[in-house]
Amino acid sequence: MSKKAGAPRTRNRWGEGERLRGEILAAASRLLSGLDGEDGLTIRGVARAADIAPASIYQHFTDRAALVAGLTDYEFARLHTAMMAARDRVDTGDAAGRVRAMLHASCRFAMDNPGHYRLMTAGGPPRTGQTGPLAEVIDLLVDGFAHCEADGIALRVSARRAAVIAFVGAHGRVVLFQNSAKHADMDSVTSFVDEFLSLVFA
Amino acid sequence: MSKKAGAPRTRNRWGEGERLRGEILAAASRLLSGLDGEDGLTIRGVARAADIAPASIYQHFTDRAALVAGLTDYEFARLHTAMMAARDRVDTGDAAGRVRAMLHASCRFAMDNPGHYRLMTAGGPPRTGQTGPLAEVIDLLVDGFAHCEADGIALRVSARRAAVIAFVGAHGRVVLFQNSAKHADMDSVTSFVDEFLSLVFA
DNA sequence: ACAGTTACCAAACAAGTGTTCGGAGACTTA
DNA sequence: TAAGTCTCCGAACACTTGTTTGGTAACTGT
Repeated sequence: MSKKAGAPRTRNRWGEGERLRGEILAAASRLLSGLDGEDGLTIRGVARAADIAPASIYQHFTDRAALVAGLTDYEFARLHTAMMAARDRVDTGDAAGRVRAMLHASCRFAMDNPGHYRLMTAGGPPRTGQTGPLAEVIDLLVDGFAHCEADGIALRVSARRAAVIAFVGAHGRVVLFQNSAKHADMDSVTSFVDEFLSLVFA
Repeated sequence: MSKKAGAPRTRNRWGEGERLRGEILAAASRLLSGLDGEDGLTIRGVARAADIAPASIYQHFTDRAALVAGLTDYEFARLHTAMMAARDRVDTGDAAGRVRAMLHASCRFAMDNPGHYRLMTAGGPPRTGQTGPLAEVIDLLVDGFAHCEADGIALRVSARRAAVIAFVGAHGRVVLFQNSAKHADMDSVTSFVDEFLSLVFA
């Protein structure tokens, strides 16, 4: 943990420059899990967590803002893969079940990583438009609902609308009511999501 | 604006100690509207906005945390009154319209005050439980939906469930998709809310 | 062996932070 | 008039922050 003690840190070799970038993001992500929240997300804090010098970060990120932006993408990628993984664990024939699995996975992610989630939704105008990482996540749900319709499951609104409603509802629930207990409330969230889905399906 | 120039600030008189507290909160609220977001919410920044000395804040708030907590309550009170005002502008006979008005008002509040809204939802465990300012806002909607049921308007879920779903959905929409344009997108948000409500009503 | 490139870091800089302390001015009471 | 109280402020303390500069060690190609 300490920089003075510990092993003399295997320095990155020639041509491995990109490696530290990943380590920095991982360390920042780890840091965001701490109790400090996003306040602890400082250059020096990240450097401390990654066990490197603060100056080293500037070789991979021009700014603190660039670091935060990079971390946001990093977290959205994590969410994206978590949702796809959950979807792929459900049989292809069960289109509704696949959507359900994706929503549950996204809720689990939000509950397990409240700090990360706040960071993701904090992104300014340029990141939350029609394109961007959030849109990719939504598109995942749109595809899911579209498959439902293709399989003859009627929706009360369009697939895109349903995707936005479901995602927004599921995560609004998590963000607004992030109580003390984290895993204990997971059941109430999933049941909330299920009730939500029952409203969307005809 | 400046402390050096400007009028020599009418100092609070004897016995008017509580007045400055309100001025501080108002200044902090104003500050939160700026582009800095919640980062600009510093003791010194608030003092500058209120045109007082930083030290003066400590007579009304023990901590920076206490200031933030006080501001959170202040903003929730603003949201609460805005929703009630919107509701009371609709005829008592139109129960569904009154709910709709409250939701629209809350969305407008969230869109007009994204910074404030982030602060409100950032509150830790002790503030977002079964009681607290958020619960009071939700209860407002529960009452609204309950009146709908009393007036023979069927719901597809319980009044409490409907309130949480509607509030969470409306605000999730705002928080997740707070694009560049603020007022321009108000129409799309209200239509989203309306579609949302059509799902809740049987 | 030599220069060249890459990857990292120690140290410092200027700026801003929360907070405390000893007053100073305005008012009330006597 | 003099003491007492309330309300506010100037100045300082001890920190932390983002960022830059000038290196040094490891490795490459020649």
